[in-house]
Amino acid sequence: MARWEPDAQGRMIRAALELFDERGFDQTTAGDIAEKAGVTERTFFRHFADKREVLFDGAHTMEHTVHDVTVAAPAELSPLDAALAGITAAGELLADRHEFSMRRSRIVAANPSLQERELLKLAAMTESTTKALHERGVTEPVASLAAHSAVTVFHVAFARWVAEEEPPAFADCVAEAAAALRALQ
Amino acid sequence: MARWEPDAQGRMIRAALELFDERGFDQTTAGDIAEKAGVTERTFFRHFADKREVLFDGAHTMEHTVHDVTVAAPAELSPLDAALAGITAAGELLADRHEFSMRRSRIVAANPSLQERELLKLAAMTESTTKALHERGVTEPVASLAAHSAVTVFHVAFARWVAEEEPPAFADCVAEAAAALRALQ
DNA sequence: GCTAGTGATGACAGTGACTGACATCGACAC
DNA sequence: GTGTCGATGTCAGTCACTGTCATCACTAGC
Repeated sequence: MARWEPDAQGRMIRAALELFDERGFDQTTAGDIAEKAGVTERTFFRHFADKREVLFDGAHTMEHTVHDVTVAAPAELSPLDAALAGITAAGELLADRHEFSMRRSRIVAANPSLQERELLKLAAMTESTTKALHERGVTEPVASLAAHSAVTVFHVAFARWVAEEEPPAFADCVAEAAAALRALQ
Repeated sequence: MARWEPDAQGRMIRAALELFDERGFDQTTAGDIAEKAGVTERTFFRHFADKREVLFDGAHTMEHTVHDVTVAAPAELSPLDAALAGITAAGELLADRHEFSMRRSRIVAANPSLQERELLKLAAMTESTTKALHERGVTEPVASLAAHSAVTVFHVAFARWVAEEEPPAFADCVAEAAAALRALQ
């Protein structure tokens, strides 16, 4: 699979994280990352569609998880509860990467173009949640609204989870945000 | 104010819309737009921070409107209702530009990087709504959740409004989406 | 052990988005 | 008329990203 050294992709991700942390995203070129990872710039762009994407490696897995867990949630759950089950499961994929998530969040928070990409990933989660709800037989506009609401809860819960030095259980952050959402009138 | 021909910015916006419509966003260079508008590429980038921004000219005004109307909403309104008043007012800024909004939406829908930018503008609306709710004395996490929910309603309502050849009243689209949101359990 | 096939990588040239620096123009104040 | 100022033009440069083709390491089949 790999050519000389194994795990080129992992090396590039780690190199990028360090460089972005040190100098910032804009002050780091794709060539810098590649060099630090021991590959060429061209190889970097074979692994990542663009420079930002190197920070969003797990997004695809999370989308799948959200979808599958939402579809498989107990039939008696409301659309919103099914979707919340999905986003909770997705969040727990990060459980053992709290340190990494904090660093990553700090980098993203410092750069608008990275925030943009993060929003796109959240939108993709919304999409896949909506699709899952459709598969549960939920119709529009309830499916979209429940999906948006669940991802909103994810967004708020994640921000809380990542802000604490000692990570609380992700599910607790979700429960808290979800309760506040339901209390809205 | 303007140099030779007046309204350089307006000319660039119109030129961009036409070119994006004809050939697509990726097949149009900043130089193409500038040339069609009778200016240089450098001037284009003095007016717009990047190529995408030419499609998001009114966003700043909408942010301000959301904020101001939310702050000024009757004190007895719930956080969510105050926020909904804000996003309704923002949506009505588009009332007389339905044709333009439809074209623009079609262009955005065809290009992921434009969708990304649109999400950033929606996030900015969420921010300014949250800020407005804070000024109303609403605390976290209710402020964020109400703001997110209101912008979700905006998102869904706008999609509906822009999809119809004969534009319904924007406020009606909002009311419909808001009712569905509240019905969620 | 040799060889052909395959997938990842390197090398290199090219396009286009964006930026900085400086010259220039046009309107307006005086 | 002259000076000031903001908007524009000009030009060179960096960097993100892409297409193309050669090359390398590993594997399967012999």
